[in-house]
Amino acid sequence: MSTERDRPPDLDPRENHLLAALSDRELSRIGPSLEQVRLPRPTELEGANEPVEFVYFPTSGVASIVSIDEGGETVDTAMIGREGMTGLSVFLGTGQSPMRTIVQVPLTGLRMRAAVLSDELERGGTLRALLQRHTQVVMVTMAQLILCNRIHLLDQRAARWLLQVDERVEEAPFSVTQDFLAQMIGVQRPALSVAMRQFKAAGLVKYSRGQISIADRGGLLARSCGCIRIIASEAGRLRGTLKREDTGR
Amino acid sequence: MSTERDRPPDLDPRENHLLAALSDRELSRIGPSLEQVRLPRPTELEGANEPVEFVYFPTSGVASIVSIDEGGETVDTAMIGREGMTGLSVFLGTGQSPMRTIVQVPLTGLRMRAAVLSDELERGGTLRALLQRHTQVVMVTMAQLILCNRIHLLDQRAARWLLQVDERVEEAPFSVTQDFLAQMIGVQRPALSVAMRQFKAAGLVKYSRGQISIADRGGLLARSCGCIRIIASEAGRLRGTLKREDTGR
DNA sequence: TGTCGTCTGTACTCCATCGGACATAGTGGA
DNA sequence: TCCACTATGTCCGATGGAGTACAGACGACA
Repeated sequence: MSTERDRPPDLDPRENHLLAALSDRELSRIGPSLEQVRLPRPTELEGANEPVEFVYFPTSGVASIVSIDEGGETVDTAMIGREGMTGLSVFLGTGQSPMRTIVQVPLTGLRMRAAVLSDELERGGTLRALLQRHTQVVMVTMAQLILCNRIHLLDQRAARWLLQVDERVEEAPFSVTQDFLAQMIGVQRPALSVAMRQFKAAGLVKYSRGQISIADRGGLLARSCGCIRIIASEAGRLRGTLKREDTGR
Repeated sequence: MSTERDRPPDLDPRENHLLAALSDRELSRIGPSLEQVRLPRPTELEGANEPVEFVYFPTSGVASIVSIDEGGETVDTAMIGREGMTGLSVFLGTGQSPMRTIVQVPLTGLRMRAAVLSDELERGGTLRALLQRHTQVVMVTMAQLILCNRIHLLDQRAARWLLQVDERVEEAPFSVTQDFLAQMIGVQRPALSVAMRQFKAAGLVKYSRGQISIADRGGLLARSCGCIRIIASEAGRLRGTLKREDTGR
């Protein structure tokens, strides 16, 4: 909700991968429209069926697109970190969606008014191509999660989630409670607690009262489902196509 | 795989909602590139990690985007019917994805070479805006399915699936076996068989050996989860924005 | 330093679904 | 007309996870 301004605003826009892929000219054009933010969990970035006011380019931390039930149940559908941008509905021209977007792991980054993004897209620069590919990554992530939520076990999904967050945060212990995590992956907290205790006992993670850090990525990968590899490989492929096709334009 | 040409090609392109929303000029421009097809289940329209050759505009029947496990398990992630188009990765500029797209319910419609679509999109007509909105509908569908697969019960999901197919087929009994349906919604066939028998006993559906017809939409809706309403409402909203914003251009 | 609130561990019952096996019934072809 | 094949019905033990309840433990704050 509130933008904390305690610390000096000193974020490098290029820590966000989308902004980093822009040309100097494009970045300096939109630069003045970018505002630095530092947001705690669980700040709401977009409400369900409400017009998107700002799009966010994270530099560290995780935002998360959340589906909502008629009964009010929520499940995490996609993570957005420094590789991407929140507010895809703005890019898709509709400006809102029935999902919420919230801060899942305390987030730093830059934000921009939705209208400014729309204007920039009208110019048809690199950003459109970047966001097209980002849209595909998000879609692939979602598609894989549909399968994952249906047939993979709780501990596999938990391991995957931890790894995916770890890729997107700057420093070691990141801030998430088990209670919140359980909601995100759509399980009961006690069930998740058991899995986390096992991870801890196996030396894969360390945590205490909402501060988690990964101790053994390889070990977690072994316990995780293959979805993480499928998603990572697609993201990698699309990074490749961007370099080849768009840098030269 | 094979395009059946037994029956005379007499499909009206405007039975597909995307093509119907094009201006006469646009439609007549791409008309010559459209080829009529009639495909049985389970024809593969796109392979995983293979370049998309054709995009399909269904007029009746259902194509389905399917996620695949490292273990080869598959789960249905989104339906594409006469409201949409297969091959969104072409629209997103990447031309392939790690998902498969297959015919789920025997399909009639029109297809077009991926390259032709790309060219048409370069012209920047109505089609781009249409596909942007269609992309959002697919994303919302996927996001909702992530939640649905996680927390809704088998019979609710089965009811939802039947209703969503029914919206997309031309005539009453459509062709799907329980075995195939079970794979699509990611459950064991025996479990699905029980649910189907209950639906049949309650007079909600009729079926025999792969031929299913809905007898009582209201009854099925009552047994279905709310996801179907959330998705339909978003699709309806986006149809609305299209009329307002784009017809006048 | 004590207290309260939040976060985590644990135990237990119940249920949906899994995963496999087998029986039955339509259907098309020989 | 019969056979073979595919689609559907049914059963059953095993199990992951839902739900719920309660206890312990760490930190922040007074």
